[in-house]
Amino acid sequence: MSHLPQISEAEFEVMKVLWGYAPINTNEVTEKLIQTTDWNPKTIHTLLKRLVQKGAATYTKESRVFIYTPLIKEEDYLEKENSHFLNRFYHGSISGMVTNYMNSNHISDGDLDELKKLLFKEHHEES
Amino acid sequence: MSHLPQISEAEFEVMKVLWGYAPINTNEVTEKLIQTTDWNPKTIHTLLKRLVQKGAATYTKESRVFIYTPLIKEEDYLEKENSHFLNRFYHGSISGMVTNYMNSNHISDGDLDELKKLLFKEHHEES
DNA sequence: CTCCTGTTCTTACAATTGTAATACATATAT
DNA sequence: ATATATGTATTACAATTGTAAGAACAGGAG
Repeated sequence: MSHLPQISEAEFEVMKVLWGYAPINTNEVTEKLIQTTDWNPKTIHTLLKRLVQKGAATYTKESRVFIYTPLIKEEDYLEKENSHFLNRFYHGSISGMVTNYMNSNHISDGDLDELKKLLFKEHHEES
Repeated sequence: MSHLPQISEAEFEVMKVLWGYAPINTNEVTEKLIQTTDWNPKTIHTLLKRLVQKGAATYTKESRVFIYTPLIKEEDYLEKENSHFLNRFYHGSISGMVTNYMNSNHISDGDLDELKKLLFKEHHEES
């Protein structure tokens, strides 16, 4: 928990597959990723290896095949990235971010409804 | 507008100073930044130069001194970073991000109020 | 006119990242 | 036993980034 490893953008795509499907072997990871990226399988292998080096994932050997499992939790990592993003761009303020988003982007009705539901729920829980 | 340059994390700190105080000369930029960072002035000079190379800023010469001005708009850049962040971590969904934030982080009362105000305003404008 | 000092310009260098290619090892088929 | 195929390990290499040091140049002091 204390210090999550630094995961690059490409590596994070690999982590998403691990989070979604672990335990999962090299070939399965590769299959998943070539559907959504244009990466060479060799590239994916490199990324897997780097994730293991960084302590973000581990594997067990099933005879000659490696089976991967993530070592860090998706929600922990997302929390870290959230904080980092908000600190960098909005002094850590989520409302600052949403304000900016609503001003500059066209927020969809779906998102708007979703947000309202969230806030109402929170409101009721708090009162 | 079409393709904003890629700005690194350190470079972005420099851009914030330019956005806040331009036109501003090298020494003034340096002064601002050494208050908030532990960067060597030489480092700041390098960052300024890289920002000019990337087309994110420009300068005029006032005799021997350079006076910098940003070439890209802060809101454009923030919009780009917002999209990038939301796409990477939340399939582009702002409500997904806020949901996650509210679940994993302790959202402050201030932020909560702020968000509610935002949504009510939007709601009224839309109806 | 010359030297000093402050500015800018050039160069440096390691870590990380994207993106693989090539080499090596081993299980399986023959 | 050996060749083949298929996995893994090693190596590569340029771009970007963080982080400066050192060289060069120009304006003001004397």
